[in-house]
Amino acid sequence: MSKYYFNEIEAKWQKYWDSHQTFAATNNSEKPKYYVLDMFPYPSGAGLHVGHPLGYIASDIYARYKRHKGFNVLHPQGYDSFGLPAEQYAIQTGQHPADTTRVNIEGGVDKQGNTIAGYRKQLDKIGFSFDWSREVRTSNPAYYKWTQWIFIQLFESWFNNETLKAEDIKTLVTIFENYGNTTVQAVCDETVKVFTAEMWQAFSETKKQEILLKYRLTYLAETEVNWCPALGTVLANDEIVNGVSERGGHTVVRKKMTQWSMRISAYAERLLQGLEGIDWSESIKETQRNWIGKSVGATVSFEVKDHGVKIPVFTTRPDTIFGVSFMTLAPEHELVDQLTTADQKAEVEAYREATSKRSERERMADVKTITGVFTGAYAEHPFSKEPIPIWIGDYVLAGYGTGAVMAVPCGDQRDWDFATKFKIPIPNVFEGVDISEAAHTDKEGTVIANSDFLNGLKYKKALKLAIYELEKLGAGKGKTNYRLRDAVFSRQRYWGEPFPVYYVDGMPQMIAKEHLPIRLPEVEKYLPTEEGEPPLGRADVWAWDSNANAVVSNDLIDNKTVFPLELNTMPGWAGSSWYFFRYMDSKNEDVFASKEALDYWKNVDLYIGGSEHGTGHLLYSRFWVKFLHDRGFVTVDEPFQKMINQGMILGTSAFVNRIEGTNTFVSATKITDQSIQPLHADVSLVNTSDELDVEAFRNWREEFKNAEFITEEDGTFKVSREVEKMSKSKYNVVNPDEICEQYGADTLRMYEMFLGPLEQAKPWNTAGLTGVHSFLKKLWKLYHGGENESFNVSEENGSKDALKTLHKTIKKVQEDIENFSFNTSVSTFMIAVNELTAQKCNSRNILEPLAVLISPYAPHIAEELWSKLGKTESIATVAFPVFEPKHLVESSKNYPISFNGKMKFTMELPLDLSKDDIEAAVMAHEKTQQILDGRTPKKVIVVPGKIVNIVG
RNA sequence: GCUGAAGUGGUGGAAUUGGUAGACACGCUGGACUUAAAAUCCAGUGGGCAGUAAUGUCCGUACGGGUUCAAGUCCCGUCUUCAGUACCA
Repeated sequence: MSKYYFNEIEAKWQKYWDSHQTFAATNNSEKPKYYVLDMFPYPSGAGLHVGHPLGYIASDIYARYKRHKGFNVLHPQGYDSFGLPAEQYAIQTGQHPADTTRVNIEGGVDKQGNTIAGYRKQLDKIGFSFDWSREVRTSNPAYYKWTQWIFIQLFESWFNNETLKAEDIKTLVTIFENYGNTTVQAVCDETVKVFTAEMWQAFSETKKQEILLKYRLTYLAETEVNWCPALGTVLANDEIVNGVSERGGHTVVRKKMTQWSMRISAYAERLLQGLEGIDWSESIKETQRNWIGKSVGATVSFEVKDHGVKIPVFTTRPDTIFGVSFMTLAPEHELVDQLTTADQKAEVEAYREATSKRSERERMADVKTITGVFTGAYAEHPFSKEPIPIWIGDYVLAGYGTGAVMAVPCGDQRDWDFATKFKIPIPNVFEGVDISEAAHTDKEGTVIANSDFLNGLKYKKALKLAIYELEKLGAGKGKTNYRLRDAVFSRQRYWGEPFPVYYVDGMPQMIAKEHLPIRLPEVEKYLPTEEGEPPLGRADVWAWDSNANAVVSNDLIDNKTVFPLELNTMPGWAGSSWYFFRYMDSKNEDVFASKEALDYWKNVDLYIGGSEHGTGHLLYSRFWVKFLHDRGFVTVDEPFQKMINQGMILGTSAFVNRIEGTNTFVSATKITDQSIQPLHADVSLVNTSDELDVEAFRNWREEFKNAEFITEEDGTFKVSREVEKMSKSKYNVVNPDEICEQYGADTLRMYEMFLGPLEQAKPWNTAGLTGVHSFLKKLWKLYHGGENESFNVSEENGSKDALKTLHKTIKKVQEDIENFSFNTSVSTFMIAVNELTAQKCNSRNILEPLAVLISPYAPHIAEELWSKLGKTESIATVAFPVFEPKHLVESSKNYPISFNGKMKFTMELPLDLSKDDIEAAVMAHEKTQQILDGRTPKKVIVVPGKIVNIVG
């Protein structure tokens, strides 16, 4: 037994880790804690490709490193197992999503006869140090019991704007009983009317509940939602990209529906502020800042002449209030009908009709066309009392601010364009600025003019004074506006968490905690009902018996003791917004995680995942954590202290080039001027030299059976290559299982890291694997220099050179891991092994620490070598080697000698030489004299220990 | 348009504070071993020019300037690519 039999070694240690529970974390330990988390996967039927484990490998290296550094490491894994693909598959095949999900995770054969490896087996093959004893699946009732519980907590809470915290709804009821809602600073719907304590006490129970619903952090309300007819469900803002659904690219329309919403907007400011204290990439923070979209300014109310109504607007530039020459309302604005004069009615109606037909997408794509119509009505300027014409225009969005703007054409380009198009005057309120060609949007350094009491003031002072005067007049006040909208929380789907909600007289009632979970009912079909109700409308046993506290048959509904249950389910992000807490205590049946576990593990120290969740998962998780914090359930205020976003691994697609209109294929280098059509060929049919296995290709598809091939001279057929996203449809998917089979998991792990910087997108190229693989073989050989390549380690201490190699490797690898620069450590290991091989080093005092150094990257081979070194315990928690600088101390330096900044030759000189001595030695060198060729240098720069530069 | 990241050999990439550009690999070329292939090992490999060769020499980090004894690295401007975002008042 001498060769590097990676298959045997890897299977052996994976079994060992599993049976010894090597990576199980304990919830109490003398060691400091460290929590390393991956974004958990959605277990799709397609399985893993080599792009998926990239982040997991990086986090695994870090987790293993931290164990070597003496930390109690929590490194769990689980599945985000509710979601659309399983449901779509269920609709197509009739299989229960729970069954297909289980097969996708655990492996097996599905009802279609497809063999599925299963995520768990695929992950296990790569040798991750996950603590699987804490696994969670969001679709397990034991898990979603707590998702339902958190929903109830949100329902039972309101947001106090004075303390900027969520509080128990009971405290709000007490306030209402004593003071009504006249004094309380609470986040609520704008439709809430003022009431006194007496009025509150006189309200019916239903009325009270109706009012409270407008204050709760999750609430049921008729809102305008994004309805996707193709998916048959509503979507949240972050699930829509460019006006179409993120999944499938289907059209999305606006529709009024009664839906559950999350009052995330209450947390806008705290979500913004919280970004300051966390270590995330600037780009992701910026994405969140943009999404929250804070803008500071003022609301100004414009009185409409002869109507007795006011139009509130939001503006960031109250300093330009004297530049207002018109107002624009969104076409959907609720006052439009009321304000439009008889003369303008026809035109306004036609315009509204036309804009409502334009899809969201058209409106966005077509920014340049300026459209609008005059309503015939006039508002009054709050200061000058001048009449201001009121227009409608679709550049004003109903969903932002108040859906109306005060137009200042001299200071806003869109207003300027609108005014120019419709020949509306453009009064100039800036001193010495030309606005004949474009609006003047700069704030700094601009002085206000033609503006009564604001004349001569700069932006900041004018802003403050304008707000002050508006407030004095009662026509406006300072206001901060956020773009962030409340998140719709209902989905008309089957495969999601059911709400723990039933309805009494149309009012939602929460089911008590003791009766959770409310399990998904069985249905025949996973489609909406004929009446357009969500799939749960098909369930026969979906009613709540409030006496028996049980889900019972719909036949029993009497609306006295048995009531209908909610038919919607929760969105995909519900379960993923808190899963990181469940790992801390995943089996607890009494609480979502015990106080002890929460206090010990606190939050995630390192989170690794893709950046595509910037406005979804990462924002919702922060919101839920802040909420749980406010209500005293957790001590932390942010879920993820540090985050790294791994880049995508791209596929290298292979194309066979077919001559247009024929069944003849041309090898890539033989293409001349034929018009050719490149077709994707499966990358598994192509070897690393870009040669196609022609026979396999013929058999791949019926249509290629009789294809002709114009080959190279040597009879091979070359494909052309292109880098694209890795995807099944492009036939460029590389399966990690095959790599593990052929080269081993350690090779896969190191190669994925070797590809390039973790955060960068980079193409996969299977050919490069052999470099890393032969490195591992060389590493193996270093320990097997005995007869017949037997294991042979000497007890004699390593040479000075070997110690130097070892310690510079320790230093570099430690720095690299801490900087998440894993690609450079792989080359450092290669250099170390090359050097030690050249030195013929086989000393225990070098090879032992070397095995520990490499174990985070290539844990299987490290364990095997460690046991061969005579150790009986796993290498996993052995202390990381300590860097000793003394081994790197040099007595001399090979100085680069440059002339005018260009290196010409090098010269070995002792490091303790003085500047003058170095200069003298260099000048005395024959090459120096040769290069100078008799000239006298103007200057000689000597940087001891670095460089010598001769100028002249 | 705005925001963020990035442009280095045939390819992936290295150069952490300005100090020997191209580490480490892949690929390619030549050689050793072999009946042969695979595997393994050795040597070479940024480009141009000169030379049998050792070597010499010039050019080179997207482009154009600048600072400096010295710039892939710092400053100013331009271009390109990728990602996110978009009529946000």
